Amino acid sequence: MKPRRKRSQATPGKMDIRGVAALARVSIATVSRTINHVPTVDPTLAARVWKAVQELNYLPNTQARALVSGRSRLIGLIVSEITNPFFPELIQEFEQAAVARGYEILIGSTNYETQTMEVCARRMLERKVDGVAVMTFGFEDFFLDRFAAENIPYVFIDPAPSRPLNSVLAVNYLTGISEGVQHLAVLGHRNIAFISGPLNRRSAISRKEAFLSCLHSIGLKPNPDWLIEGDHTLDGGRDAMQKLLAQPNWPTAIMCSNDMTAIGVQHAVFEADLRIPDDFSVIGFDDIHLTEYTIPPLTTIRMSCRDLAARAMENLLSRGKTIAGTAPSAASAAPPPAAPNKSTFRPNQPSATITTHLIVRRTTGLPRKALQDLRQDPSSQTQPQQPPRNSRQRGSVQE
Amino acid sequence: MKPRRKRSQATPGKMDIRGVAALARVSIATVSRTINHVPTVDPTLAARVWKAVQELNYLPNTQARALVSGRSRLIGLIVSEITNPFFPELIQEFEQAAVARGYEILIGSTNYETQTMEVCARRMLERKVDGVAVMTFGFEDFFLDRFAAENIPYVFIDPAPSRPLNSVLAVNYLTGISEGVQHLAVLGHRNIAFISGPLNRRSAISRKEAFLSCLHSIGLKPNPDWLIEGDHTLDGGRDAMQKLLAQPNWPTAIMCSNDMTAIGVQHAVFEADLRIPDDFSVIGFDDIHLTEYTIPPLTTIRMSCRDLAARAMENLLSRGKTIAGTAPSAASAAPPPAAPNKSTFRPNQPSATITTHLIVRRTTGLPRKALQDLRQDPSSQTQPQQPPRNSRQRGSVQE
DNA sequence: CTGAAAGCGCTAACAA
DNA sequence: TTGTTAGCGCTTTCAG
Repeated sequence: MKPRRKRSQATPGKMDIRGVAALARVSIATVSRTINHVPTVDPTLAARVWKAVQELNYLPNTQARALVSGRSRLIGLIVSEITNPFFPELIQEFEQAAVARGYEILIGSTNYETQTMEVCARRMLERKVDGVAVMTFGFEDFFLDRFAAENIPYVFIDPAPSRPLNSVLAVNYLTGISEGVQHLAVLGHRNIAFISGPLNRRSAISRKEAFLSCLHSIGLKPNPDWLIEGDHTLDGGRDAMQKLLAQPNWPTAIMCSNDMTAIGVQHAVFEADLRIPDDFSVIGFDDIHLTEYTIPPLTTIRMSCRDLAARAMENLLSRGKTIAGTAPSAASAAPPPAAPNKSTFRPNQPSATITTHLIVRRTTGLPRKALQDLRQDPSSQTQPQQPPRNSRQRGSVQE
Repeated sequence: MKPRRKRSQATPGKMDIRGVAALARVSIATVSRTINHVPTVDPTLAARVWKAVQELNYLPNTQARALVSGRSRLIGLIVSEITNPFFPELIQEFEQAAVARGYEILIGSTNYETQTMEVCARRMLERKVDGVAVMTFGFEDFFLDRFAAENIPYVFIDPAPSRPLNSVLAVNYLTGISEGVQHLAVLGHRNIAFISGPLNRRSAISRKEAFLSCLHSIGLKPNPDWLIEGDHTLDGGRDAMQKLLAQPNWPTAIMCSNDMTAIGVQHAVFEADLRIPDDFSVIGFDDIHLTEYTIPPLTTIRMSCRDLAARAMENLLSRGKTIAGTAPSAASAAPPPAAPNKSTFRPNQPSATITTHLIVRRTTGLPRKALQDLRQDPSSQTQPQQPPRNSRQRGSVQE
């Protein structure tokens, strides 16, 4: 039976390890060792190999490597909605961290749909990712189990770990939210609403609970009518605010479960011809870059996505098959670029905690009533225009 | 020499094609044919195979498939800055299109740096992507050539094709920009500024040139001081507007090379205590979702990223090795899910043209001067409040 | 229509 | 230290 094709027919443009070996007059094993930075290679031979690599413009075939080594050098990254600017910022960090270590990231968006989650999980499994970072809430435990079953390390965000500790990225919502609530309280707000994320899953509730507990701790009790469920989107924020505006009693401040919601709120307030922060103070969550640019710039709670990404990658890689495998630095065809950067992270890191902090910008201020009081108390003098409520004339109406 | 490990040691949880074959009492070849939907498989055997697949929860190993077939089912997607919301919207479309056809996408952001472009190109090459969509301007021709050399289909955006036609996605900027300029002209604007993208590369100039040519065609000549170079970011837009504001003469309208720039402009105007559209009309470009939510909502030029993504994928896949390869639908372990969806796109599609259109929202209006004229001409009657200019009282100044 | 077997390009035992 | 060689899991001839 004749072989399908003679091995390594010197096909131009499709250089493989054999071609390099031939040109360098060494065995393919030596080539492999060289490009993998195995230290026991004779420098003379190594030099010849690198020369051949450059000359032939050789790039190792990742598929083959993955097949034999069992490690794909692919990290899965599951987010809820890539369209929410928080995630691109996160993805950017992931990309950098991954590429720096010779990995690629595989992105999957769940769009909050169980069906899509399943597809994402399957994709990750099929591509044999070396680890998965689940950066969204409400990812069904069931799918997490599948990763566990395949022995794929995963990390996910959870305020109340129900899982192996080393796979949890704990986010300390409380700090930031409590700073936010106190900030509002100090300004004089007593009527604070909260627009949550999608509440259909267990963990999406945590920011809301953090809010409730902060409220309680400063002696305020929540008005159930002011606890609105949003969905972390612009539209959701706008709709939620419209619901609030439709009620007979209005809060004076609104905390939002994320920045997109807050931007939606700003829009709704603008459409209603009301003003921020005069009529309502609003606070977001995430501190996406855009918040510096909203009108007015949004007061929000910062959660460092750089930290999040770094911690997640660190955690994943430190638990991977790396220990038994090759050096973390890929061959890539970069000659001897300083020493391979191994072991820069700790062995079996437990859960990391990401903290959150309030960033005050310009959507928070004194509540209207306080402003009026300020004006009325000092002894009731004539109030020239009694302006505040609804009195503002907009320049030119353009509809 | 003893083999490293007996083949298929019935390792639980790590099911391979052999396991399926054993359970189904057929050869691995039959399993392969079945899951690849080769039509000549005996239905009885096929049924047994699918049953085994389900029972074992078998997922074909993508790496192995890729290695032997030479096709990775990976599509590269190169963008400039994932942090610009236009791209996530684009990526979302790509992800859907890719996954639907059994592909994954590999994302690379160049951040406009040549160095990073090189890394991106290398990553794509190493992972042996089946095609690359270059959705950013200024990607060096040099790297494009490498793809060509490796016989990897690529598409990129270019208004003036300097490359094989079938790899160009032509975007018709002129339509949208001309609609924008005319819209402004009709409103009475004669002094129109343009904030471009980064001009350091050939093709980034095209939107600007489109603008210039539109200006010319309605008999206006550009003021060089009002042609500012931005960089397609929020910060860049703000800075550019500040430069404009520092000049002795102000334009009455500003067109921006993308939406982020326009949002930066809105911010700068806000900071300067001026108003849009009263003091300046502004028009963006891209029509990202966010533009509906800016304050006020941004008039912009829509370029359908859904179209862009669809066209790019279509183009890439139709040119790929698919023709000689297997059916486009992956095995994935989906039994007989209706007929495999083959040949839904045309064979060797030439360049596609994406059109652009003006979306009028609320950042464009009459220029100040026109407003004043309106008021003064009709016969100078008492003007009760002379409201427009700066007259609007802002609720409370919050600095 | 089915099964046996030859590799895809590479890594990792093992032998030398 | 270096070379030889056996597969990684799969697709695809080719012979039955």
